[in-house]
Amino acid sequence: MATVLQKKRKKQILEAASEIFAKEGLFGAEQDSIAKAAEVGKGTLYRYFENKNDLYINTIEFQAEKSFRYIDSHINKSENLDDLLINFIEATVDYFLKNPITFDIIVRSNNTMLFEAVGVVQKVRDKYLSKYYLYFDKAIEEGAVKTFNKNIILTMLDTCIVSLVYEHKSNSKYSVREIKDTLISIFRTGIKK
Amino acid sequence: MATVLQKKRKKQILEAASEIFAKEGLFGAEQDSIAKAAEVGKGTLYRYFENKNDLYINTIEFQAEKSFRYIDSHINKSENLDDLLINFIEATVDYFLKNPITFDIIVRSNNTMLFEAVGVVQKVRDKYLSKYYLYFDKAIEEGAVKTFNKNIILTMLDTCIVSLVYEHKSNSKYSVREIKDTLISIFRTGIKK
Amino acid sequence: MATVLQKKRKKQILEAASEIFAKEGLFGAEQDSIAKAAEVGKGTLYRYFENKNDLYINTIEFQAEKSFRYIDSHINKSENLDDLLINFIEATVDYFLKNPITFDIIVRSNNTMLFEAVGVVQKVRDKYLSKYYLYFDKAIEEGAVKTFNKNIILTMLDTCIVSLVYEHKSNSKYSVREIKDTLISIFRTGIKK
Amino acid sequence: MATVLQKKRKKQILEAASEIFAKEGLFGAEQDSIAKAAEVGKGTLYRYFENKNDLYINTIEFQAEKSFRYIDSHINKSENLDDLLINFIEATVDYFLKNPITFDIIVRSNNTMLFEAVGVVQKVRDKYLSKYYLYFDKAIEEGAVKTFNKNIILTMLDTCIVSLVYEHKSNSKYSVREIKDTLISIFRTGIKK
DNA sequence: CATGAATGAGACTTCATTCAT
DNA sequence: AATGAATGAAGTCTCATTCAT
Repeated sequence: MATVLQKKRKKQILEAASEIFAKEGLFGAEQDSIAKAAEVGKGTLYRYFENKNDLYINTIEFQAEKSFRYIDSHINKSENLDDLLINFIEATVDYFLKNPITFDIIVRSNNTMLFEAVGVVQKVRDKYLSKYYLYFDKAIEEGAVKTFNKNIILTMLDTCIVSLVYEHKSNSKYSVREIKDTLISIFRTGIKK
Repeated sequence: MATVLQKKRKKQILEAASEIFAKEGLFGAEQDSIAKAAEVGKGTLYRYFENKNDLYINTIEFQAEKSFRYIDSHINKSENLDDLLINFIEATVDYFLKNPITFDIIVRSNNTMLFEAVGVVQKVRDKYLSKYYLYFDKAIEEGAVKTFNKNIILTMLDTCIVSLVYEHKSNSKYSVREIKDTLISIFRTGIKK
Repeated sequence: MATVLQKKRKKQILEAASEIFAKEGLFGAEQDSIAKAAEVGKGTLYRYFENKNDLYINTIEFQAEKSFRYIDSHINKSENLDDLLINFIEATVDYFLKNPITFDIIVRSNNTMLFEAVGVVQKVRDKYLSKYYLYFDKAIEEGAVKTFNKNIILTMLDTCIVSLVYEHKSNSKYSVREIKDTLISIFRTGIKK
Repeated sequence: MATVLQKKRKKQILEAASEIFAKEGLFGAEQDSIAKAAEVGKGTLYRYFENKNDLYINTIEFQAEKSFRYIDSHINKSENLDDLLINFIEATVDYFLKNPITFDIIVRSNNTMLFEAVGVVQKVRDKYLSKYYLYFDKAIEEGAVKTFNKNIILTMLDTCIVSLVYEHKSNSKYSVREIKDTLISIFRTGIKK
């Protein structure tokens, strides 16, 4: 029970919702506008999603899916942790810059105190990227890197990418190249020369 | 135009607003609840702050002031960049853990996408911490560290601290010590051994 | 965009609003009460009318339409200015007495000092009665009456009718017959015998 | 118990209230603005007048007193009804034009559904002008004019003057001379040549 | 007696959700 | 199944009045 038409309509709604939520945030977005943008009746929104929150969560998931699918396809040739780090930073920054809507949705997803909103991104990330977590374990085993909790490193990496891209977009004080290079350099060898 | 009594009452309101905003966020918080919590009439809120947004911005500023004043007092004995980095991380993490309300306000301010909200924290940070920015310049001059844009580093540092404290609080997967050590280690020498 | 049902509901609202505005005036009337009286949700008011002011203006227009339609149908057999004058006074006074709500709305509209409110009655009056203005011109041409600015005369007539009906209603010092006769007599030949 | 200072202050308030009520009406005027304009504290308003309504009524009375005092002094030389009529129209129109605040207060006094507001003007009028009502009786006795209810004529006269001055002020379609002449002519001999 | 800060009822309006068509 | 008109709870803000200083 999910005809082709229904799937199409669901995507239609998520696409429209992405745009509105990205621009207005969870609270600013109106169901009215989303329905209009999706070219469906307001009631239809409620047939596909329980309520506004549910639509919001699904929108985040929808965008996260798209971005991690892209990132996955760009890092899967990485040969070691070093390589992976560089490819991940490059791919993520690039994707965010090419897909401002995805980016805004991700940035805003932290805003709301909806715990599900935070969780859903992590869930999708794990779905697509957990296979790469092994690179870490291997590098630690091999003694190439310090013995870190890899989740901490990943959180740091994520958060740094997002906030630097945000700063780059709001006030173009730093170039994309500068951001990427700094990220790579810090995470590899820190500030020390 | 700001008698002692008025100052006291303003603080009273900001204290109450902090708690409510921290718990509910800008949109979830109701002026009614804030008034009740502050033990003043709803109209009084509007005598002291133009509207809800204005109260929100002032609440953020109020909390930022408190936190940077603390941090300043704990890092001002730092002798060099290395020292400063360690002291800053220690002081900031400690303050956030001891002051969950401040922390929640700051976290939310980062994500509200309210331009004033972001700006106000930066303004206060600069007010208290800009004197330390020299440590960076000196260390670069002396060749002790790589030639980085210090603003990028600071943004990374800030954002990492906030998100790790956040993770620590939501699911106690990492100890405080672990967080601090990882932060210090990564920023000093990266993941490489 | 105005189905039969919608037209009906709009009339329903205007009918209820007339009653409330007549009794309470623009400022005294509450949207809540109007909604309740119209047996619609408060939100529905805002679907049909932009805001309270807009509803007020439309209520005045609605009542003006009704009254001038009636008056028009009672004066259209008039053969000359004299006849018209008598018929107009008779019809207008009668209508106001039979429709106290219309009357109160019109009285208030004159005094609201809301420019739109005054304008709307004049607009409707012109729509229904402008064809009779010719009677004036003809009578002047024929030398039957003095050379007056007919707008001044009409303003005087209007205003006298309204205030005499008002006085009649607040303190029944004068009978309806007395009012009508005096109006007719004064406007035809003045106080002089 | 009404010292000179208190009388002065009361007048001060009424003067300021006149201006504000004339501009904003009963509902638009704020006690705050009136207090500021009167250069007294808001609380003082309540020492001199029970509440806003009471202040409003007193303001109307204050202005009515001034205007009828003026009119009285300009019509008291009238030798007969004809003379009185002309002098009254001339004086009233002139006073209204020279005192826009009084005029606006009087116009607005009908707006509110405060019955006291209407009554107070009539009370003051009677106080100053009732002595002239005899002119009417005499003229009727002498057979110079028709047998009318003089109150009806006075109401008509009042209301016509006010609305024509209003029209003159809002859109200068008719000159003052034209208004006065038409009023005099209609009330004396009607529209008939 | 004067002040103006504080109060809080109550006004308008919005918008997520429901439901008749 | 889809629509969008209707709903009404809930939100922000205003302002007449009170009252401590």
